[in-house]
Amino acid sequence: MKIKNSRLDAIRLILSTQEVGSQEELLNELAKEGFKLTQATLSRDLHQLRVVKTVGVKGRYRYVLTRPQQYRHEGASGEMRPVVSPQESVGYQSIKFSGNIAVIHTRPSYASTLAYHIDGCDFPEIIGTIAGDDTVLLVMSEDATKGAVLRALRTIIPNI
Amino acid sequence: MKIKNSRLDAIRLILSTQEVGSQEELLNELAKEGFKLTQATLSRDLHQLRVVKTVGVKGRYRYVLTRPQQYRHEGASGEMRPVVSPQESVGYQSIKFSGNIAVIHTRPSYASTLAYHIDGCDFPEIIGTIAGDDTVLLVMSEDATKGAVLRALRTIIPNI
DNA sequence: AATATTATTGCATATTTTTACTTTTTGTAG
DNA sequence: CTACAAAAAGTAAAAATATGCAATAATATT
Repeated sequence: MKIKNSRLDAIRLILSTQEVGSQEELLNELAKEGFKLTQATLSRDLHQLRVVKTVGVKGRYRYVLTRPQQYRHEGASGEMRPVVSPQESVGYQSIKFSGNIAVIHTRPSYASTLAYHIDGCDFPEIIGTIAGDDTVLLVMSEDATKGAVLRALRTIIPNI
Repeated sequence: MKIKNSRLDAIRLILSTQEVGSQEELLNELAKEGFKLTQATLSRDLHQLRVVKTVGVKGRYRYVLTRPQQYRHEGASGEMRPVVSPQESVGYQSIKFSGNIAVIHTRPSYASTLAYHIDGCDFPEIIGTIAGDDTVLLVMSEDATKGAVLRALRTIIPNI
């Protein structure tokens, strides 16, 4: 959906530039940009974007983006691809799962950089990582599936 | 006051060990611990703790702690100071469990010190640790519970 | 192209969360 | 101990948010 995607972008933009305390408010901002939708749809959008309502500086509630949203662009064949610098993914070599643990092999010395990126994304599917020189040990959430973890990692390592 | 503080602690403990999707649910958990309060009060507690409602792994809503709050008290000049000495809190920031693994996040560079302390205690609930820069990966004994591990760790990290 | 499948949305409503107001509890100073 | 002030908690109602269902639009399949 073209409309939905640009609307999600608009939401990201608004939330990262101004303080929004309720969905109603956000709805108004979106209206100014020409987006016409109901609160119900907005609720679903926010759910999908994993936006959270926190407590701002003056004790006011505020909606904020959580994980760093990856900007994407349209690939040659029309599909959407993450925009990731090659440096970030070159190190990756393989991933294997066992129970709630995944082991990622990288090129020598790339492990800690990769782990750093993974940690930074705060994926709910991943509770933490430890890096050696060419190995990242990754602990999955109890209820996460391999698929979910792979999907999360794909935002960092497109060709995983 | 006394009651409120221990209740806030209980909330922190519950939220860091189990998935809670609504205030109603959390209220039940608190009741199990002997805390009797209304949902309105809980809403205020959560606001004060800056707890946020996010979207968990399976798309379900979930309440989570944001930044682990530092315990503070009023200093001589009226400003607020952390109560625990850096040594005591050893950079601790958060702990998460998955299966027989716990992942402890610390401030940068604190992980190995913390792991060293944990290892030194020879807790029967913990068979070993590995530390990165800001992450300690902890392997639990087969028969240890999350609660038992937390209780053990509390001797090192009072405000865990 | 026609049909089946899936995704998106609005509407209405249920659920959840916040808040204004009041009462109770707690701490403090006389 | 009593009175006062401040903090905490309950009550009830408002506000905000989530969701089941049905309609519609987009996408895929034959």
